[in-house]
Amino acid sequence: MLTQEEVRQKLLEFEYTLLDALTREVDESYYSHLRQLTEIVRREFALQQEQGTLTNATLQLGARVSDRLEQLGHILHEQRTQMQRIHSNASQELVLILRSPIPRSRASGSLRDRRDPTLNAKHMRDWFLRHLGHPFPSREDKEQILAETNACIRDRTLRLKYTQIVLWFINTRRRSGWTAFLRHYARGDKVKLFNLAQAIENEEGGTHETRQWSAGHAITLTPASAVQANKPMLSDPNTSSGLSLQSLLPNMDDIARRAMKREWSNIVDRVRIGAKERIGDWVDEVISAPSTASSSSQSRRHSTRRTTP
DNA sequence: GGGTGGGCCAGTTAATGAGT
DNA sequence: ACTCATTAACTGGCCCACCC
Repeated sequence: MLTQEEVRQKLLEFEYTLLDALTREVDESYYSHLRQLTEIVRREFALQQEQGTLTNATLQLGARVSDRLEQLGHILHEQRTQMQRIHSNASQELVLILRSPIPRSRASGSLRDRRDPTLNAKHMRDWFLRHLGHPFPSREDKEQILAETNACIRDRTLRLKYTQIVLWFINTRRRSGWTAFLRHYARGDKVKLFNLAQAIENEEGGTHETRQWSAGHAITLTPASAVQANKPMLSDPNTSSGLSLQSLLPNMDDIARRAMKREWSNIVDRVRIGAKERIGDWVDEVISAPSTASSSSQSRRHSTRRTTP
């Protein structure tokens, strides 16, 4: 009996196959072949569904995979592309995916095995920069990023897993200085940080392309759900567009505001080029305690952990 | 109210590559 | 050969939502 996570993993695997097919010139025989594979998936899925173990999220994922196939069908019927020889072993692969147990002993592999040299962070970086005011992708966002990233990776063995996306965002928030910025300038208040990001975006002007980042979209949550979900109730896009740093931080002088914008710009650079955790730490160390030498890891070790508000 | 699972975090480990 | 910076991934803890 597969676990919920394994079912999701297998569905995502099949989605990659479909996404891969969508990027190619696919003939109708291959499409019918994929339909057969879909039937296999559907049977497996129904089996799980009978057990009543599938969550809504998994059911939605199943529906999305089904949509992908529909999409593929539309393209084929519209284009009527010429027959193309596809030497795919997708059938065997899918049966393998569906039947073979997922390796559990991650600890048994060396770190060399765990590290993926071809880790393609382009889509993750792009998403992060486009939602810099609140870089917390939902499960669906992460799966979307995962699908887009893996669609670019031909070798199935090198494809990313969901947990790698989760870890990348956690590490990047911390290493880019985003978390430190949140603590320092917004006192841990994610709503305030989002508003600050929007204010900076307003003052910077330009487009996402020229600015290379965006505060992101305003997510409207009800106060209750916002509190329950531990997510900020972000401001209305119509009202937040008029926010200014002056109004948000009336007690901050121009020099401090410029320093803050510089730090924000540094975060953008670190995400864009690659987070450099220790560079930020060095700067902090030089600024805060130029006479005392302490390792960055020590400073992290002694930094305050998340505390109950 | 207690148990459970998911998401996030800080702290940490360890492989790797670049520099000396 | 050694040191050091980088970074993927692990560990343990906290918080919250959900279920019974």
